[in-house]
Amino acid sequence: MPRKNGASRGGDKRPRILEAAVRVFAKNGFHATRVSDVARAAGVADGTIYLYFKSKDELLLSLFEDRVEKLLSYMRSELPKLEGAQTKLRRVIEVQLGLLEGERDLAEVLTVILRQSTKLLKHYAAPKFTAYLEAIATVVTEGQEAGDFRRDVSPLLVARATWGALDGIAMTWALGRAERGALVRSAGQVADLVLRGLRP
Amino acid sequence: MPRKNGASRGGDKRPRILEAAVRVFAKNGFHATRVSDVARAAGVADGTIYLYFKSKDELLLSLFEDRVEKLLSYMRSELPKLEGAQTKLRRVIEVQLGLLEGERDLAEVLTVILRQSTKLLKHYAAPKFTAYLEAIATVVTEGQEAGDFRRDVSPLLVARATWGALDGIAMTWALGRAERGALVRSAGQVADLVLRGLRP
Amino acid sequence: MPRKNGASRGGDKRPRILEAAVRVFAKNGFHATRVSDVARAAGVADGTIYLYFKSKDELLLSLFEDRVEKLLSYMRSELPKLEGAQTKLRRVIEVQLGLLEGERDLAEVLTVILRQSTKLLKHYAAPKFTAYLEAIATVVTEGQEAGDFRRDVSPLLVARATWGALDGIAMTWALGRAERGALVRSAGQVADLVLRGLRP
Amino acid sequence: MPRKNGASRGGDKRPRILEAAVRVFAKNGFHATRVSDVARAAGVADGTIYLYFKSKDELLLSLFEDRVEKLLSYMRSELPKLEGAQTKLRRVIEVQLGLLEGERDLAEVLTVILRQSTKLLKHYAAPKFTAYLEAIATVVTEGQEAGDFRRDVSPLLVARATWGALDGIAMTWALGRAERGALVRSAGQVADLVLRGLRP
DNA sequence: AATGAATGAGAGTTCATTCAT
DNA sequence: GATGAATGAACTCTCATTCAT
Repeated sequence: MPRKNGASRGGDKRPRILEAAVRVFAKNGFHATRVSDVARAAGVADGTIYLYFKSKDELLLSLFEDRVEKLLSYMRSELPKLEGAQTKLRRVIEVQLGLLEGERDLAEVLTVILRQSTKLLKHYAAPKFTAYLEAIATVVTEGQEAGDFRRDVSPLLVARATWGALDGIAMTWALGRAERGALVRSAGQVADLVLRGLRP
Repeated sequence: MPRKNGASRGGDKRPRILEAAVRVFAKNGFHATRVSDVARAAGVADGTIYLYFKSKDELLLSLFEDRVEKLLSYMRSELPKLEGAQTKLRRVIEVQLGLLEGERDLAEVLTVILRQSTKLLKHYAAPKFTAYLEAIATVVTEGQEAGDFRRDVSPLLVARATWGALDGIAMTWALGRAERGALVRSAGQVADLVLRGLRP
Repeated sequence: MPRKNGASRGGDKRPRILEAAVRVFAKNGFHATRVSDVARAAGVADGTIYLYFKSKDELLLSLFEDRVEKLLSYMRSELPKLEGAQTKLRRVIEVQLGLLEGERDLAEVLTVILRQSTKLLKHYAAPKFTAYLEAIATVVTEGQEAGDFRRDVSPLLVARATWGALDGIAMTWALGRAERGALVRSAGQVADLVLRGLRP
Repeated sequence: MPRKNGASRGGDKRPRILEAAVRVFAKNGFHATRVSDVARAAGVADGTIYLYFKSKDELLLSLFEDRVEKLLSYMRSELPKLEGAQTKLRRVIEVQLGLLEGERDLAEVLTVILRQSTKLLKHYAAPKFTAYLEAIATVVTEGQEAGDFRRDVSPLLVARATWGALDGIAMTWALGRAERGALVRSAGQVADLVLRGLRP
């Protein structure tokens, strides 16, 4: 007998739920989204969500952690292969924006929706976020020591400002027209601004 | 019959409610805050809130509009008096961060809490926010036309990145230690970075 | 303007909820009764229940505590005025069954429904119940010391057996026909049996 | 393929499920126990429970019926062999308490847990329970006719009181320290009390 | 104007039961 | 027979809002 929902098959339920969650969270926001909305969008029963995620909060957290983990692992494995702080910082900017290119919903979830759960933001997201900022700050410090960057700015402040700039760009892109390719084109300009700003 | 709360007097209820709202929204987030929490913090009855604000959403919106209005009016009245795009942009940065200095709770409300009401963010805040970005972009365009800034960057992108950087700094400050004076000190460094980045 | 529900008036809500709870708990059992059933029976909104009781469990607990408190306070204040252990024990039996006479629903709640919340039974009811058993045992001990009762039985065992007999009679009465006056008539016979059983 | 659970073998699943059910019902109560808890305790899959029992309710009912059936069949086959109503009644008391001696969990299930399912108690357990009461009442009637017992008490009331006394003793034993041998020792004292109480 | 008791719609989560394997 | 992933109905409790006083 065929299943009611033709799309249903083997063990693909977890990713399907995550993809559905990105869509509906972006559309309605976190609090306005009911678990049953996610379930319907994913083509599973309400209870099935709870076989894969402990709570609605954890569902949102998973979305965030997946991506930041991806960014962090890239920075850990690929960045060291590059030569020069300038090249590295430029690549960080390209990667952060490139990750969201074509994924407007995800961009909205990460820039806006994530902040809708205070508890989540303060207690769970903070550590990963701090790690990311410190990774950027380390690149800045490297550049300062190599004489590539000015030394009269705090590396951590540069990291916070840079992340903020990228986040702001992604947010306005996601909430606005979200033109295809715009994010990647922006990356080049932002990198220019930041690297010039850091020029000794 | 005497009032229970001695602090209560004449028509000071509206500002008292707003101040209380900033405090409790910053502490607990928008959704985790009950209207009765705000009422208790303000020393008024639940129903009194509704004599001054149509809904909980409008209460948050009022907080936001008050401040952005202040920023915008400053930019409209004071900025034209200054000479040169560089001076103007530096002042914008100082004012945006200076407004939050010493008001950690307000900073948190504007950078984090405001995004917790999707409806508010999308329908009400967006226009005011766009006006603010455009005011910054106008300064950038001025500078480009005067030959003070490079011309190969989009003024609106610069505005988005600058606002994002300031927002990111304010947010990490508010969620972190929020050291006294740190925000104002940051303003100088950020202005340096941005102005150098824009140097032709 | 008249209220929707004519029965609604001043501050009579708490007792009305309690009375409704006895009725519906007795009819359907504790777990099969929804809070909204109690609310409808009491003529109040669901939320109103929670203005007077912390939870559904506490509602049941209140029912129990009210009555046991009544029994215990009777035993503390009235029993000492009586002469002789036999008179006292007979009175205890009459009071316990008399309390339920004409209150079939309450009898069912106390003998059956109360045991449906394990947590309640083990954590809250147990201390009060123990106090009650000990009050009975004390009367037995008195009788033994005065030579009115045999000394070769444990007073606590007598208390447990006596309480069990009364509880069993109340339960079968409540679950059965619950004839009017039957409970009070039974009291005399049970008292005879117990007092004869204790005769030296 | 080898089974995960080494204990699993031939067709022993039904008794294993019943034993597990007694344990977990006694520990957590009927409603707080999930079918999956029983399954895990029994070392079988959730679905397996349903191969042997129609529902969770039936599982509890089976526990009860097994034991009462045992009592009833004893009374039908063994009691007639004894001489005299006094001997018979004493034996009934010894058997009812003896059945539970060393089985604290079972005692708790029969005295407390069984009453947690109203439907079960009222619709299914009642007939068997009535049969048991009547069996006791019959012994009392016999004794009255033989002149061994007083005639001025209702046999059914005596049955209800006796059963209640035994149930109360078992319950307080199960919920309390449940000392080894205490139940059997109590049986003698209760029998003494009851038989003296019935003395003409 | 101010109060705060009352409302009741609404949502996250649990868990008995099923059935394809 | 045995499994356990999947289901989805059901229920407690919360809280923004109202309105009689």
